[in-house]
Amino acid sequence: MAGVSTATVSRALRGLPTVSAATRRRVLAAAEQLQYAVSPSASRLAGGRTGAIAVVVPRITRWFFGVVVEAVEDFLHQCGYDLLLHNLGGREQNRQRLLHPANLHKRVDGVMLVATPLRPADLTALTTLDLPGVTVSSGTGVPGWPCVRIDDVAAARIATRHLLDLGHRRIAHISGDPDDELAFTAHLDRRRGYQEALRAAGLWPDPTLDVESGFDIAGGTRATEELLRRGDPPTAIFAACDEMAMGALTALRDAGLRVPQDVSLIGIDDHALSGVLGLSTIAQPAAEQGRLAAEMLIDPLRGRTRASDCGADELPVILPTRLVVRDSTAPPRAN
Amino acid sequence: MAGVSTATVSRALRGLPTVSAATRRRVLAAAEQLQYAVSPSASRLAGGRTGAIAVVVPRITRWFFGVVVEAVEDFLHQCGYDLLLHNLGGREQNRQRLLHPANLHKRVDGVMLVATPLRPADLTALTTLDLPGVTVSSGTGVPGWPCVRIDDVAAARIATRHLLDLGHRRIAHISGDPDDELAFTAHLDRRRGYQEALRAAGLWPDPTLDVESGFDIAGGTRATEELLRRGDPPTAIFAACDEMAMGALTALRDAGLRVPQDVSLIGIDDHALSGVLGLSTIAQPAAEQGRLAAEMLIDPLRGRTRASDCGADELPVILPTRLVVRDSTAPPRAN
DNA sequence: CTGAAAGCGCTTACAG
DNA sequence: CTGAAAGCGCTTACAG
Repeated sequence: MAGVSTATVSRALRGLPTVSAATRRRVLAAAEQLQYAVSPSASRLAGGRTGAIAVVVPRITRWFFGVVVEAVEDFLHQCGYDLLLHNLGGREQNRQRLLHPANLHKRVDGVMLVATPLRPADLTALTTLDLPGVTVSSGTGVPGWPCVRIDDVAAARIATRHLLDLGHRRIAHISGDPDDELAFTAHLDRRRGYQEALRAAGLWPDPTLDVESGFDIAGGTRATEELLRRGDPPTAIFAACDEMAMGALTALRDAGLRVPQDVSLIGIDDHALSGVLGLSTIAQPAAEQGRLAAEMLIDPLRGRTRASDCGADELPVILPTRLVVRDSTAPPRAN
Repeated sequence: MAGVSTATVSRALRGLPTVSAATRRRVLAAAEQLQYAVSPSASRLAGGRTGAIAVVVPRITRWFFGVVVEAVEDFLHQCGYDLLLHNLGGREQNRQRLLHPANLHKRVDGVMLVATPLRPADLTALTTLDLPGVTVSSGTGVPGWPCVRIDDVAAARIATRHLLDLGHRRIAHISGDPDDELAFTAHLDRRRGYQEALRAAGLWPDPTLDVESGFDIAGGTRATEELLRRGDPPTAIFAACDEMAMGALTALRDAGLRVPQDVSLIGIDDHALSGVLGLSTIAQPAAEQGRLAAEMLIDPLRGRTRASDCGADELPVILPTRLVVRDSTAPPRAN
């Protein structure tokens, strides 16, 4: 030791204000010299906080989730929190395991659920756990948890409207996420926006132009192949996300259809590669959603009252999207 | 309680063999009924193991690292380990913080370093920490840690050879990673392979055809723009990774050059979107590298002796790569 | 501003 | 196969 009790060492190392400057200096010096590092398990046990946050994503390899996690990781580590990553990987079993109270209880100080579908049973489990949390891009909110997201219905409406404005009338939609056995809300909302835009233009959504598949590249390819198999191809396709649009690109090329001359194509995201591919899209701020959600989760934990605590803030925070027109959308060919 | 001591509960819950079946049944039933979950901090403190692994990647948003992390996460959770994610994000400061003994000591049972550059000082720090670890895709190994990787020199040689075989002679190379202030070995090895292939064909590597930039999409664009600015464009480009190749695609298109008619292009990775883009590449098994590394890290922790412990296994495990020819490479135009 | 004491909730030898 | 006891290494009221 450097002449003080362990209690004082503990206080000095954590920077509590109730330590004299001289003492703190001595403690820090001794710690430095002894290469002393506190045992996280011990301080967690004694202190009651774990200093860790669980972050749950469907698939870390998809653009949106990678960007969200990157932003969250950065903020969390800046605040001194560890990030426990959970990748659902499309397995219902993983979701179960993770959401089981034993895996969250006393293990983390908070939870971030990104686009994670929740059943009523999961909701009550989470609620009785009484753990702080936040959801991102999630339809079913958790009572008492803030939520950050975009307006998926509006984004889809704008994408579809863009195609309508160009003069398209036969507009297909590809979407769906069999990765989740449960309803994944983003794609349901996006379909709704698509249908609303069509109806607003006096069109009737045609079920044969609406194909479900995986919410990723391969899914986009499969959905588009199915679409083309149905005959009488659409003049435009609205894909529920950019990765599906990219998959569509392959299928269209293989079918000998050119984009945008034969078929226009638009997605949602503004994926890092959408520019390279010249893909028109609705850009959504992924990093900002992650960062903001992390902040809303952490701030209260650090004792900072968020303004929202003063009132009812069951309202989700909606971040803006933006139409980005590139080379994949054009007026339909005059027949 | 269900009639037994806490010691027995502990043993029953962990499935130790020294508990009678009847007792175990009673304990499990009681735990179930009480919604009892052990406190991880307490068992860590008492037991000395944390049940967590730190995984360090340069950028989770890049294809390779996302796929590696996904595979690692899956394996780790199957083994009951938590995964603490560290994303360096190109900040030297993050590397420092993470590698500081205090942030690893007693916090995790093991470390996986993916493509993380290490200075001599870092090496000694890690060695004195005496923590089990494994490196993936890393040039500078850590003494005593296994390493999983591909042969970057060979991969680059094969890519370059493919271009040479097609008849190209003016073959450029784009590479580099300013994200890392330290030498990031993969790109150095890949340059070496490129140069070796040229020399083996009797060609002299031309420095004006070798441009460094970021190891990502934007870097590929910048490097290619710089290349074209130098005049007398090459007939082929070997990009150090697919993401750089994708960036190159944009620059070439903007310059009015067609791929492969005017310029052939090949990368390394077999990125999820390389197929969509018709990009020729050298495929590397990313998930397998992650999974295998996780296994090599975890198996000894669970008391399983790996065969390699019996001998000196300072040799890295090299996984195979494979040339994938798509539409971005073709013979040069006859002038 | 600092110290003594209790306690966080487990696991681990040690007996039996 | 099971229990009593000690201890893991901190933090937290409680005094002073």
